[in-house]
Amino acid sequence: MEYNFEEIEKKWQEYWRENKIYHVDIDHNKPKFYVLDMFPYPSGAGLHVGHPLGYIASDIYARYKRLKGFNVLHPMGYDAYGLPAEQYAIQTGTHPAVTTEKNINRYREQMDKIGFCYDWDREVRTSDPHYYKWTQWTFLQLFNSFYCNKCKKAQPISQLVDYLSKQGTEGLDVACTKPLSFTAKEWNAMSEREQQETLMNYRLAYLADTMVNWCPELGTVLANDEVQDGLSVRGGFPVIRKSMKQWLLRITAYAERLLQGLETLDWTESIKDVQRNWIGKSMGASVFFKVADKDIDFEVFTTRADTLFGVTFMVLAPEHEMIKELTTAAQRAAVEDYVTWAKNRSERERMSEVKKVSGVFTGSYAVNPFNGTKIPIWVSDYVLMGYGTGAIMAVPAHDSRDFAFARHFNLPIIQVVAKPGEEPSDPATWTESFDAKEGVLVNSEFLNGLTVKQAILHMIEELEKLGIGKGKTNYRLRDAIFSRQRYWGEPFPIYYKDGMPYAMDVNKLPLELPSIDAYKPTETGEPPLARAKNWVTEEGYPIETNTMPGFAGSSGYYLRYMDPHNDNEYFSREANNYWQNVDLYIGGAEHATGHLIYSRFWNKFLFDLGLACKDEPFQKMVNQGMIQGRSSIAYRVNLEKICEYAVWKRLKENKLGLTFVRDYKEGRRRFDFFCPEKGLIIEINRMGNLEKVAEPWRQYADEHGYRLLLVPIVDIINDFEQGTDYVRQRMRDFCMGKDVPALIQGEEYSGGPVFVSKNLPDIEQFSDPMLVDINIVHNDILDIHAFRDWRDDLKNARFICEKDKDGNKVFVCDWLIEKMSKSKFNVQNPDDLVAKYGADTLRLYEMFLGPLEQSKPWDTQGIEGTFRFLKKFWKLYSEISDEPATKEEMRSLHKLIKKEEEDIERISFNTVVSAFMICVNELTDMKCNKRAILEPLAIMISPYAPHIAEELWHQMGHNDSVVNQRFPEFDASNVVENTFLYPVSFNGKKRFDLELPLDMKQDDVQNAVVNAPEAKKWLEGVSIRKVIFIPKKIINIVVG
RNA sequence: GCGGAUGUGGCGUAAUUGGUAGCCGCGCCAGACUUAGGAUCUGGUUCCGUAAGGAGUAUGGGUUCGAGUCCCUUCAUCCGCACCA
Repeated sequence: MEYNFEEIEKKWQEYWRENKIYHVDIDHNKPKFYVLDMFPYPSGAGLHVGHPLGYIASDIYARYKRLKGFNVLHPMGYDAYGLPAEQYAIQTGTHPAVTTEKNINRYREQMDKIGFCYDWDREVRTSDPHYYKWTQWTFLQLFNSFYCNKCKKAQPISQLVDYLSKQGTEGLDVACTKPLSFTAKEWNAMSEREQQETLMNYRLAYLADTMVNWCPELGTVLANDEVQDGLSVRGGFPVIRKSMKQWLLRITAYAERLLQGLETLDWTESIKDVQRNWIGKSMGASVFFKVADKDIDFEVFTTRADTLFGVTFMVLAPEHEMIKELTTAAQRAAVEDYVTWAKNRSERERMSEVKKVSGVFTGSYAVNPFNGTKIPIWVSDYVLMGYGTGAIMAVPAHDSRDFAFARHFNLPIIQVVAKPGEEPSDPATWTESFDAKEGVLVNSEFLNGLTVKQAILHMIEELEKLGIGKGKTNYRLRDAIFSRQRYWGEPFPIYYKDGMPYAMDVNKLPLELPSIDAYKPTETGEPPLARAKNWVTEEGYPIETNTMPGFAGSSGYYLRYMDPHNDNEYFSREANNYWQNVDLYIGGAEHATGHLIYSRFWNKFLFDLGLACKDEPFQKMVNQGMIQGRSSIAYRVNLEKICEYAVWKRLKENKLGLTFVRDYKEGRRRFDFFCPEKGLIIEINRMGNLEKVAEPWRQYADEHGYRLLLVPIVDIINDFEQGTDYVRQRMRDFCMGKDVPALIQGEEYSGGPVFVSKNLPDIEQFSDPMLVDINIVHNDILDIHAFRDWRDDLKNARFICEKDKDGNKVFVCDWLIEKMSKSKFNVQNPDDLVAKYGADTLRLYEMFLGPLEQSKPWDTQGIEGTFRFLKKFWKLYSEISDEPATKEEMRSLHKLIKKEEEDIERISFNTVVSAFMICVNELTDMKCNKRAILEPLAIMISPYAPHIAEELWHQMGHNDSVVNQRFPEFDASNVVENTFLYPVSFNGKKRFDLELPLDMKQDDVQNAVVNAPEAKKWLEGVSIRKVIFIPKKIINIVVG
């Protein structure tokens, strides 16, 4: 019987669906295992072969764990809110829900064909009111919470209100936007509005004026991770900085926990590093400097308190609020000019001009608290308002940016750290700063002689003693902007009373997204929701018109999967206690600073509320690599270039007995080819052009006594294609002085574009690469007919072919590894491959390609190999025998059991596929058809190729699903051997193999080796110095 | 600039703790069967050499009986971050 994958796959996909084979429920008799794929956004383009890579890996893992006796939660759903559907809505008026639904159906169809074991009963969509009810609910909890730094967790805001009314801010240690100070009396005297405003300083979801990334083209603000190089990640539109009232999440309150939590996670170091970097913890000191002759001071943050004696100037960010106060009358105009200029620069300009030094002196001086030195205070945009205090103490000797600034404005430089064991030198001679993290302090009074580390600690002590500074930790992480001026997102359950936001009642949730007439901002620039009719509460208060960002819905989705249909709570305690958190999370590394940080934050908050039982959502994570495309390239001939080149090749080799010069210039004229000796001009061009110039050129030639030959490119091309010699003959005659007409009128070249095969010599000189659809290229050979049909302009394409080994004319394409994308015509669609080879082949091949985490190109040919393997595998099962298996057969099987177990556990799927191939090759060679081998083998391959496994399982007489079987037990006794084929090396170089019993003693081994006939040659004339014998590994004889 | 990762045949890769470098597959070569092959099967395939043999895991060095693997150097490619004080 043939391996009919089409029929088999359809049959079993239906069987699994009808029998709900992949449905899971809480089962306290089994250990749980939670395998999750990163939430996909269903884009209109559908899946290409890169997308299912991670899904196949997680599917294999889930199926394997199930065979191992785990109760496996393996759900899938959709991150259904997103910009593309909304952009499309703006352009076409189609409701984004319609577009999204369509895309989801397409995704689902594609996924179903691959045979995943998702429990689709648990599907969630972020745009479903039953789902976003809980997104809104969580937002309200955030709104009604603050973060207590002492107990290191979120607490209800009512607790804070209580505290403030009793003690004011006295002794308060909570996360806030800026430290406030008031008494209980003052608090109690505040109006409700004032109190609400004050609470915004503490809420975990709060409304504030902030500098945001405003994207005018998209009409919305973007989060930091949605902006790259000053452009929006989606769409690539310019982004500017703008101050707006926005909702924010106080993720910074969790900075330390987000950082510490990384230590407990089984993630790659590189992702952890990206997150550490993003959180950007730095420990240093805040120091207050007095301003000379004024009764004010200002605060700087530094990680290098030890270098305080090396401070020669101060720098404030252009946005710093004390600039006005500090600017002297004489400097006012200059400072104002500079600040205006700096503020108006776009993010992009700033980023591209990082190296340019600019700044202005305020006219004021700070005072060094230890030696009274007056230090000039400058303003420069190399200091950022958003980090630390927006002011720095500059130590040019030991900071490269300060150094550049000091050199540019001729400010003094004082060395305060010397390299260990070296004397200080004159900084005037330096070409760069010495950014010393290690060294010994000099020129620093009481710090002299201390190491950098000691000096930092000592200085902080001194600062604290004087009450002008203290040790401080700073984070780079910013609060997450949570408002989007968009339609397609979760509405905020917030209404406004007296312009102050209030939380809606929880039992009003979900607050459903209203329908509107158009999806763009209003004429007055308000968000699209402002178009909604009656967008007010029952009491008539206006409802918030912003919507939530993409990461709102995707931050807690893994929890909802545990109990997806619960309308009374986010998820039940029972479900959460059973499923806990994700054991294996598979997805791309590109979410490192977005989703993966937001959802950790979201989870920690829910943990604080007592909802989530685990502090971290994703225990182990694997980031799959990208599948790159392999683009095909046809070289398109530049007609004039190639014809000139072809002629030049003949001329320069002097084959016509004359010396020609290429591109010869005479006065204002330029000849393609010129022979000064005989005054011959050869010009090559299109017929039309030649006709135009023929007359004046003829005159010119006559005047100078030259002879002229005008060669139309059409003639040369005809020679190429038809293998004729017309042009060559004409040139020869011309050179030999025969009477050749300068121009023979003829047809203009009217053929289509000309392409030239890859391996023809020198094609880089006269052709330009053009990307070709990979579907019309097989094994780098272009299908010429399909190519001509591909596009209208190629209908008349001509080809200069090369010959293959059999002498057939073929057109060979070049190739290039790059991103898989529609525009590069290199997209492999999984549907096509499933149709051609079946899902099992696709699954195996995607895994076989290489390590999951590595990026690798998609080789369109390679899939044949796994297809052949499955056919070979299928053949093993043609007649099943109940005879007992032989020792060799058992060995082969158990080798595979061990390999598969070990390799799946370490996420090495490619090597397992390879092990399957080895085993099947061995069994085929042994002509094995034993049930005792083939039954366990079918179970073992089922995670990888579930359809063929299920079919063969049933063919062997079973009525239950292969999915519900147990993975075979490895029995080491099947693989023990009593002899070993030792590689015998002399001086570390392997010379021959020798089979020896495993229990042989070293002396006997040595004897056996020395007496082996092959050894003789290597022992002649030398003596044995040493024998290295490692049982079951190697024998190495050291001779000399 | 800082941080991370990766460099092995024509290509994707393998070599779990230092122990036979190149498993498995693609491609290629030869053969078989075929009216035919982008079908199937068999054999071969790191490079140089007829062979014996030699060289060989980006580069140069080191440790070791033995290094793709450990240490140092340099180079290349990719990714992330970037006036972060």
